[in-house]
Amino acid sequence: MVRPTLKKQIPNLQEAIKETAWKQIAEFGATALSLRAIARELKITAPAIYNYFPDRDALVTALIIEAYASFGDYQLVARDSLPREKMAERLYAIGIAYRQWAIDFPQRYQLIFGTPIPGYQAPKMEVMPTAARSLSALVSVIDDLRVANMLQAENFPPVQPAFEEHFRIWKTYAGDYDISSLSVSMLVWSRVHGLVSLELAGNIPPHGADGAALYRYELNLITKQFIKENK
Amino acid sequence: MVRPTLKKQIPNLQEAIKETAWKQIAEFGATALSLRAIARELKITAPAIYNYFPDRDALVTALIIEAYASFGDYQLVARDSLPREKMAERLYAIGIAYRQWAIDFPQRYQLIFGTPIPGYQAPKMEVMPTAARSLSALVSVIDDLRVANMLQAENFPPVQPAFEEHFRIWKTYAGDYDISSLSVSMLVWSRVHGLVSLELAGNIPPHGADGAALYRYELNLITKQFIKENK
DNA sequence: AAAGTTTACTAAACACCGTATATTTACAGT
DNA sequence: ACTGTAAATATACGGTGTTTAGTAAACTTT
Repeated sequence: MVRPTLKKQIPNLQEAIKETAWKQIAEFGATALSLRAIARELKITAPAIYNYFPDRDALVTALIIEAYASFGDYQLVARDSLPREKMAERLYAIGIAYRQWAIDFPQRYQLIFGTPIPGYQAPKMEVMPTAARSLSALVSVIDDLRVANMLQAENFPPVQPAFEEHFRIWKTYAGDYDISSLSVSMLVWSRVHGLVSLELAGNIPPHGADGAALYRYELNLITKQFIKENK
Repeated sequence: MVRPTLKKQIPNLQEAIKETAWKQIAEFGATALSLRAIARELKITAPAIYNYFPDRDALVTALIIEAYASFGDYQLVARDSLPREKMAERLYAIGIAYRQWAIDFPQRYQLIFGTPIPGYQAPKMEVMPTAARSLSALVSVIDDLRVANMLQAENFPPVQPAFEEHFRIWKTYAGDYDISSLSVSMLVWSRVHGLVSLELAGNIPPHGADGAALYRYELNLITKQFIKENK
């Protein structure tokens, strides 16, 4: 058999490949991703995948983009579960959603922020739109705080001219907010990312607290540090 | 040729294997680590490595332990460059050293905190002593602050009973300090780790600031949040 | 000094991997 | 019916970690 008849072909094989990839990533981890294993499960040969993805890296990129989208959705849903004027509560809810997604899909979090695929380097320009959008919930709430004069953000280091172009593109997708909002978002992001990634790697429990409680504590510290009373 | 005469043998082949591994990690990245490549460079065959390491993972573990040791040393040197009573300055210096090591050896930082080796899972109990020691500089200074009644650490979540054993072992190597010192250290660690790992992954510049400046800003925020005046 | 044992390696093979090339066949358009 | 293209297979190449068997050098014991 060389080419199966249409009836025997898998409809939308491109999607099927991605789905199988996710299934295997969830089961065996992102490091075990293998085109041949995907092909085996779909009962096709490995080179057939090359009709849909030019190489393994292209498949990984597609997966990363999907993951970012789901990640961003989680946070947007959390944000929109509260009215716009409850900014501190929204920030907290986004933070909880951030960790929840990471815990629900640890392999996807690893895929995005770790380097589990040997030799893979994410093509920045391709991934950036969805990556930037995945932080848009956070940035939008921080900017609402700024507009309400409740954002504590003094003396932030300025943008480097060399990165202005990069920065401009990023704003296109994350939202065109004030620089101070973006800077604060960056720090808030780094804090939740730090705690979540240590927890996922198994580094939290030995040091004394359960992950969820310590995380909530950190969220409150973040709130205390970056939100001030409107006066 | 089957067994080379003593004169032709590489003296301390175990060390030579690790050195070659580091060289290749520095050059091609941790994901590209390959027993066969190491063997090629040393002009031996790949299975010969199995005389010194039971499998690839054992070699990786040995490398991780070496990396942790070097990482810890950097921070201890930074701490000890200042007198013990200058606690805030010591904390700042350790923070700078933390990032500096990561920037000097990005591949090693990835090796420790990322998951660059397919299928590799660090054996916690084996790695913990050196891993714990790599944070001992930080913990000791935080505890000095606590003793001086300058540590802001209210209402931290308690240790979970399930992890008390784990925790006890960890204390053996990181230092037997008060639980509040360890909790604060944990949070400080997660913050610097968050920022450093985002920067290494190339996620800082697009968002507006240069890494070093943003990092110093965050160190100051950490100081502000966890150090209070002795009164 | 001879004999036996252990050590440190090589050679060959296995089962994977991503990927390139050539080939075949099903289908669509003319 | 003929032709061209699309979608798959078959095959092959060079890479990986690892296992097994074999061998010679070096050491230990007698």
